[in-house]
Amino acid sequence: MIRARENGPIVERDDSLEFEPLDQYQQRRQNLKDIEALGHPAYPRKFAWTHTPKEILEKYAGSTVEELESSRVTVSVPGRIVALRPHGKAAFAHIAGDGARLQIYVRQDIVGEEAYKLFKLMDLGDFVGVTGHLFRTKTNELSVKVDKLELLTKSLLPLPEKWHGLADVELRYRRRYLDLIVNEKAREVFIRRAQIIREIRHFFDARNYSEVETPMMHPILGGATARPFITHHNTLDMKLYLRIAPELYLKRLVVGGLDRVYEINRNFRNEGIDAIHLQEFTMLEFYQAYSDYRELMDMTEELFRSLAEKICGSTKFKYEETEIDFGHFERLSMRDAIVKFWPAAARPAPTSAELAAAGGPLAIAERFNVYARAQNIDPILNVGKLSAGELIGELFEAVAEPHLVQPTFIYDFPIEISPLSKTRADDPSIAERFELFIAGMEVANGFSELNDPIDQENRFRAQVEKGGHEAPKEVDVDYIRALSHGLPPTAGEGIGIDRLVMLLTDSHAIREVVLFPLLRAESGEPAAEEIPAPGAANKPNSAADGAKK
RNA sequence: AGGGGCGUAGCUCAGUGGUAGAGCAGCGGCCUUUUAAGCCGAAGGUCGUGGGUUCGAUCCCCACCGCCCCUACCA
Repeated sequence: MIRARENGPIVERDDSLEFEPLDQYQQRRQNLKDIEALGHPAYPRKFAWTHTPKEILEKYAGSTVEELESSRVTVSVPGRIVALRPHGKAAFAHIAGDGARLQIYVRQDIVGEEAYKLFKLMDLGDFVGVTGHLFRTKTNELSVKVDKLELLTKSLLPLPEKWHGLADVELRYRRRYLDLIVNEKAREVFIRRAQIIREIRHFFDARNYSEVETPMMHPILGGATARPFITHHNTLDMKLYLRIAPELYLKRLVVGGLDRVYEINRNFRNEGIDAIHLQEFTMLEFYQAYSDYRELMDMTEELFRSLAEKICGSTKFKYEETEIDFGHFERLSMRDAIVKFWPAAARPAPTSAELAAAGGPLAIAERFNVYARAQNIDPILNVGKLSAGELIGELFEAVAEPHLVQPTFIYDFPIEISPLSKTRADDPSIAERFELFIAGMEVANGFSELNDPIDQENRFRAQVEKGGHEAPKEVDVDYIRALSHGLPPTAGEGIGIDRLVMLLTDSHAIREVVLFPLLRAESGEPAAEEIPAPGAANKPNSAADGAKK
């Protein structure tokens, strides 16, 4: 590639990309040329800085006008120009860096005519490095009086409108980089997301867990019920599934003697997309030998409480106008939850004993459906075809789940909907499993792992026989083999990181906490397979996105 | 997938069956303590795309594309 810029004029190519707004893009290209003509590189290599804007604002927040005058503080600070208020031969600007905005004051009589000429060729969005001393303006704003100023990177495209910012949701996701520059809230969400994941790692590392990475492309589907993405490996000529869960691999590791493992990584499910579902999502899964589901509930409570304290500064925080409190976690068995939240208008309310009795769940589901139809609520479909356990699951979702705003563990699930969990010693119809609900969302799912290989094989076979596009197509024989070698009593849990981040950042859509959520290709944008291979004469296609035709 | 909404200047938005408007950004001019700086001036548009109705469509109708919301499956 030709890199002639440093030694001479820009190499002009008539097929290079241009972007909307074209007039502003061309204007900035011209400014760039003029800057280079003045002898300033537009893309220099580094800048020796002493502070970030944020550091200055924090460190000198308390310094008074007099203090800054009597003992001069000289700083060199880099940042992106995000506001510009020129006044002829002087100008105020704000530069952004490290999440803060610092005002700078540039005067021709201080920086000199030459530098001021350069400054006037700078545009909103350019990166600059300034050296000067701190002072306070008439309005007492801590600012840098610039002695020296250099361009650190020329920006060829303008920033979004300064007052409204970037409000279009689609554009915010497609051009997340602009969203991050302009919208404080977006930046904060992702900084917090990083903190949350860091704290989770600390939490588990401190408990002697090992972080592991297991395959994301699986030859056999397993570990959850969900429709997969399917792909193909050319060299091995092999059908592969993007993983829907890491579970079966992680438990193999416990068989292998890694008694405490966790993995934070993506799962992929080829299903619906809405405010709390995406085709790829980040899951924390962890497994602990010689433990059971009750211990995990305690541990989850501890984890969530410490996260809220560290991230939000308190166990209480606001989510969608309600205060969520991680100081207390309710625990209800699934049957008790149905009893507790049974709608008053659907009397008589069932009892726990009735739910446990033969034929009970069916009778109760039918009672619910009478009520639901009268109230014009969605009834439970196909009640006749569902097992008692499935009916209990359906009843729970219909009756109780929407009410679970404060953190609530629902435990003791029907065995039929928990194919990987151990049953209770005193009741083989119930699995030692729980889910944690907060703000109506399921955020965690844990259980005492089924480690009886014969039982597990039977349950796998039953699933395969039952069929359906979400059911596994074949028994994972190697997993049964691993269990046959012996999985110690183990408890395992998955926590949806995206949803947890939603809660702790008061974000009401999962896409708000994912950096580049998938959107449909813009019309006119080349589909993936149409993009020419590198090396081919590849004048880039007319990216619809505003690029020149 | 079904129902509803939206799509107008680079951005945020008005608007009308008779060929289009504001603020901000950009351009030219004035301006050395401003902070949505100010003042003056000029420019900027295939009104999402394609059909149809009409003398005439950005507006009415149909289809398509994209985004958002709700409902159904899923964590």
